[in-house]
Amino acid sequence: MKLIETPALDFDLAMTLGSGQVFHWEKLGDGFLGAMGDRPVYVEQREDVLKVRCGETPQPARETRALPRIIADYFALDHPLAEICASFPDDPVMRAATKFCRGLRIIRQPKWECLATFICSSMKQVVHIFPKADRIAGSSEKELRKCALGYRAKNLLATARLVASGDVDLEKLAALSDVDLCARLGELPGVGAKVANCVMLFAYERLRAFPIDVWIERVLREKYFPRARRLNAARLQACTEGYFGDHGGYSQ
DNA sequence: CTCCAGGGATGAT
DNA sequence: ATCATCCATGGA
Repeated sequence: MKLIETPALDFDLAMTLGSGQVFHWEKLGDGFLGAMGDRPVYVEQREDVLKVRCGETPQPARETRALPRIIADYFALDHPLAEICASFPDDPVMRAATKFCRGLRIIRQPKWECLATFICSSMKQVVHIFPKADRIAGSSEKELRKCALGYRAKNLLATARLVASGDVDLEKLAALSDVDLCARLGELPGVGAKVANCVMLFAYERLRAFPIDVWIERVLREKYFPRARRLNAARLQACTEGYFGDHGGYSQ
């Protein structure tokens, strides 16, 4: 168990982990218990420093980066937060939100983990370290339903099999444009516009991606399009992407 | 007990 | 194209 300290400027760990972009971190003592990839981690923040205890990965030596680098990468400490916030549209809602969310970063999640958890995203808080796609793929719908996945079991299983078989290569999709990536993700069972945008934002670093869930939709309609009737989901998506721009995901 | 939760797929207008 | 319904499960 390695203990390290690493600087983390302009970062709020609790805000970041509590923002709904990632599900498996649990509050423990003064910090959080979770995992970065398949590496178990406990992390707590002391002002501008992260104190991190890392366990080993099950299959050692595949990871060649140094620990501080892994941490900085996972929490996206290199994102130029001040610049990003300065690029937001200047309106009352965004000013309030930006102030409230200071230090919130869009982290870099492993692709399969992010995809799988957002397919299951109406099931909160059950997952710790998510099984690999091939473990899910080798399962059965019946076994998955025992995990209280409900009807989502079918979608998770079908998507896991596409990923585990190599029919879909999540890593290679990173080379695609935003539009193409969204389309390809949308072909996966259980992945519609909302989940596709979450995965784009949280696992493919597409900071324009703007996931619209029911709550965000309510906020948008109330604060930005108060009297707009005839504004369907696709239309709303287009409007927001235009308005919030290159860092739409951070705005969201 | 009733309601509904951070959606998506499907079949009906 | 756009809309309504169903889908399991669990917590408030």
